[in-house]
Amino acid sequence: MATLYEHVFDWDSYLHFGTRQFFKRKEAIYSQGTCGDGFYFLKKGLVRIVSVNASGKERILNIVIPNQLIGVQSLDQRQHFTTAIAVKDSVVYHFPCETFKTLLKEHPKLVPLFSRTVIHKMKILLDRINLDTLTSEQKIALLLHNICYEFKNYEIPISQQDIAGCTGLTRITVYKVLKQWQEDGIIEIMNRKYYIKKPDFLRNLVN
Amino acid sequence: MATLYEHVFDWDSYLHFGTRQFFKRKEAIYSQGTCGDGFYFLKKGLVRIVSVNASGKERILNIVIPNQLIGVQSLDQRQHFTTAIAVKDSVVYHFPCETFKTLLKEHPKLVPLFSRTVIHKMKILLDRINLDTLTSEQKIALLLHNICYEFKNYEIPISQQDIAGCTGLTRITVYKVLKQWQEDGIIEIMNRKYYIKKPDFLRNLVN
DNA sequence: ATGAAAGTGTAGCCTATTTAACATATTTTT
DNA sequence: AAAAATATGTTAAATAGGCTACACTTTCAT
Repeated sequence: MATLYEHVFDWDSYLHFGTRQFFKRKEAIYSQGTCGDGFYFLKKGLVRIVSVNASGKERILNIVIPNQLIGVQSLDQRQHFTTAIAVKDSVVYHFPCETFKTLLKEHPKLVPLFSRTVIHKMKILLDRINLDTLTSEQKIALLLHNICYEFKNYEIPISQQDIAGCTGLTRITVYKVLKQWQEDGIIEIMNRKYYIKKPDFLRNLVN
Repeated sequence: MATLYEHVFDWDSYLHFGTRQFFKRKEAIYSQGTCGDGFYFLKKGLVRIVSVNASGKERILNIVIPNQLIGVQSLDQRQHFTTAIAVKDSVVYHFPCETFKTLLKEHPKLVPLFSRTVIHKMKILLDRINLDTLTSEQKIALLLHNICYEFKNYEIPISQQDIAGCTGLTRITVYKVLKQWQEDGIIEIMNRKYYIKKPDFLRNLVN
């Protein structure tokens, strides 16, 4: 789920230690199950983090906007347990394990920066867990609300299917809720784009 | 959820840098919303990590057994976003931020150890997220299976209500499934303790 | 430019869970 | 040892959300 990013993590001064890489839309930056080496910093673009569970169902875990780390889970060179796919053409900086270890030694300030970033990721995952105690209306409300906050406007840049993938609901349920909200004037649908008219309604739903 | 701990994290040689603390059963080690300083290492006992979402519902996130870190989320001295409660009388070692920073400088080997531990925590959270694409039977099966694996026997040390709290199901649903399994001879219920008779059945359910 | 692929609109049925309600059993507190 | 607080057993009713099915649009690839 796209979640509120309160803090910007200032990695800029360390970027030149990493390797710059370009990924085209729909290209995978890394894939679940493959072994990783280190992590990536998203400089530009948009990346979707998904995870496939044992029964083969896919869930969107997070939509990452620039200035965030991705793939931290394989810092220890184990298997990635998620897949990262570029939603737009993206620019990332790759930091292999060894590079990062050296960096840490020379720049102790990186330690708190890194741990803050990782902890933030944990918070995102936790938010996802709490999501499933909510009703479907609440799930969607929370999601849209967060997305707006994050992208800083009231235009929703993701599709019905994405909302389904993010919340774990079916597309049909998402459609039903959205349609109801449209009738109630809470959102406006114009050629398949959604605009939030009454953000307060969403906020109240979630509390 | 109680999740499989494949690796033991060897913190023993660093414990004497932390402060030993004792917690009685039902006592909180830290509470959601309060500000934390550093993290804890669970030496002895059993700790339950819970999280309360916006609508006030409580979820059990994890049952921590000894030799694990807890409360890592407030390494950066921000608010805890979970609560840790001792299920049995427990012994923990507390590492405040400053202590840990100093430690890191002097013992660079701690960096990979620490990040492995944290990444492992993320994996646990992710497993929890994937849990909710499953049917209720599968959820319970996975939970029981993991608990057995972890505690290394086929006696289930948690209550129906705990199972409900862990899976996000209602107690009634849990009761129904358990009753059905009892009739099918998959588990045995003896004065409110559950014993798994056919572990393979559970394993197959989850795949 | 055109066919294929992906996304959306909509209806109806169906069942797995939730909610509510209450009795009973067990554990904890004083 | 009694009272209070928790946990469990059980049923019945209400419903939310899932699955199926299909027509229609829009977007993408070549």
